[in-house]
Amino acid sequence: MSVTIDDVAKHAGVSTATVSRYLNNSPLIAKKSAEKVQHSMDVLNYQPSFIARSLANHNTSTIAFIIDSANTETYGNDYFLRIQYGIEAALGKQGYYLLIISVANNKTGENNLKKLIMEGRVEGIILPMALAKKSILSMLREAELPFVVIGRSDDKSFNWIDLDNEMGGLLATQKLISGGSKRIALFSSSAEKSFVRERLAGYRAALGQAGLTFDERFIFLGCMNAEDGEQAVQQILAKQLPIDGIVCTDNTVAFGAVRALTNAKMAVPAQIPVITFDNSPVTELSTPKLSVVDIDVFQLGRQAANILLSSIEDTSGSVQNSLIQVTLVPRESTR
Amino acid sequence: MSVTIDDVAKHAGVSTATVSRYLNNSPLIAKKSAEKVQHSMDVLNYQPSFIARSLANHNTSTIAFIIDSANTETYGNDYFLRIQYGIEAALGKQGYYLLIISVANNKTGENNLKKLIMEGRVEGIILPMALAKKSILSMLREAELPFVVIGRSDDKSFNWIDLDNEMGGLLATQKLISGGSKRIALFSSSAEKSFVRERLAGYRAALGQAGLTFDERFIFLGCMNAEDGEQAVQQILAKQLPIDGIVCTDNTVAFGAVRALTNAKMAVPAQIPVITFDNSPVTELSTPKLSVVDIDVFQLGRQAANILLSSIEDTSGSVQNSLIQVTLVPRESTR
DNA sequence: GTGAAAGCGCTAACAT
DNA sequence: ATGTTAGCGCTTTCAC
Repeated sequence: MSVTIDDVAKHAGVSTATVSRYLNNSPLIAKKSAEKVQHSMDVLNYQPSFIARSLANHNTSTIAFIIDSANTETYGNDYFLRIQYGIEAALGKQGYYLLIISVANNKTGENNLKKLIMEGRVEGIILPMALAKKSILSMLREAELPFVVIGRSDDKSFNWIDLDNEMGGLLATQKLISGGSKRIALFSSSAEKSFVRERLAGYRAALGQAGLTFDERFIFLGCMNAEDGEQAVQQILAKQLPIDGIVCTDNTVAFGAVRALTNAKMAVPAQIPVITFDNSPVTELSTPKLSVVDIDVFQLGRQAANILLSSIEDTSGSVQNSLIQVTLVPRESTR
Repeated sequence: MSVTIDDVAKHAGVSTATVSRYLNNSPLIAKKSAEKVQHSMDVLNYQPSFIARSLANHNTSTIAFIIDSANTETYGNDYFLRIQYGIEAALGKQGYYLLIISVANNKTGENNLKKLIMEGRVEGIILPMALAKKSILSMLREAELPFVVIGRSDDKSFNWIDLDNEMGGLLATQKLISGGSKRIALFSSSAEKSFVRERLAGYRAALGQAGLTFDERFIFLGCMNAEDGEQAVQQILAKQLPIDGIVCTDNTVAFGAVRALTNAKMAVPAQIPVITFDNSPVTELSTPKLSVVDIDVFQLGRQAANILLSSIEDTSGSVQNSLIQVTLVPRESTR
């Protein structure tokens, strides 16, 4: 097949042990030998077998990022990719490899995951909260495989990390309040999604802090796209709700809302400021350009990887839970 | 450490060979033994070590997808993710794993790639054309590692696959021509990008087929975003170029163009139809909604993986080059 | 500082 | 049909 450590040893006139020592930067090796080995490696174009190394070492330098194949659309495609890039960036620096697996959130998927966990081919796992069920968690613990979950949880017994969505809701709402808004609507998708509930919680907190009362009628759920945003605005107009500001949790929804407001001759932001989440290209296409709470998903991935790596190194079993900061990016749709 | 094949063999009262045979679905094994082994595996919660298996087997069931870390933004983030999902979908079905590596397009990156190629941890590689340099290709050949390149090339000596961008340019332009357009502008980004050149070639071909003459003045390069699209329209108006149709190669550029036309009281599509590429959410946000040539990037990844898998199985060394079909999605911005 | 040899967990002749 | 045993390519004691 290909050139092995034996070939190198023979060529260099040393034993395989010496070659191995050189490979692993062992301090106790004569300069002469080191040079001979390096030379032979160059001549033979040798590269150690990753697999053989892993077997002898019990170390694969690989971690897996699990993707929920059903939920890839949850936040839009970009969300996962940006997480992944963040993970990759952090891993690459440390010489770790990234294995990607998309599993269905069902029995088959669980079996695939179980296999991965027990096969011993990865040193750690990053997985979405949707997949962090009891059965999976106990498997991971049994296998003593370090892991970090992407998503927020009340359970602080394992590593997790998430965007600070609640803070995001708070910042967005505060921005409108500080601009003078007092009756702020919220356009959002399903409350079944945890990030929606968290942003909603931040919204309520901001209202509370400002002494404003929460009004059920101002909450519009089920807004998934631009059309939904437009319709919500039309409902507001039809019912003559005295809205003077809108927080959206999705860019395209905000885009639709602004369009509908403009068509109805309601000036944005003069009469009704609008703010949304996630600094995507869409925000710049709207007229006026959308103010947003930016969420740093790349950083989310990067941090997740760093937490994982540190819990691979550090076997003390300490647990980390963290929330990635969000930042306000004011543009033209707010005052 | 964890439970091994020996433990299972002992528990079941058979030899490791028998367990191994059971694991590999060998036909020559007694039902009784099979049952005993399965039972012991269940009791002990055994899962074969992937690494040990790979070493004995010379097979890792893993392929790598290389990402050009500099060029992740080339087509926007989505592009790579959708390719990746396509790859994943095809691999998962065949029980292959996906390793993701982003390498810089420089000496360091090349070394990382070399290491990956020679380490023997993957059975094949999918890489972007930008990384398919002579040095890399010869490494891959030397290592006898199957690979497929994403991108079009004149060199047909290796597997490659791409979107049929030329056909896309042709379809887009033909659509406008069939709607009556005769002086069609092209808004595009840099001609250094191969997909731009290909779409341009399709554009020219369509003009030629229709007996229309190519006019240098109608070509606007360097359009990267909505603002650029607007400016290109403004130039057209300022120079009073007799344009009666626009082909864009980017969604946001098209969005800007339509907006500028509308502001200038030029009706889209009545006076100037506009068509663009890639069926992204942005196309639905424009007023009127953008007609597009849809490019099936998921399919691109899927096919790339299938080609790779077949060339892993089939060692005859036959080479495949293919172009993924594009489809016209007419909406409101064309007649 | 270096080499011989056992071992990592599995597969695959070969023998029975 | 099943067991014995020699690898797969590397690391790591242990002895020199």
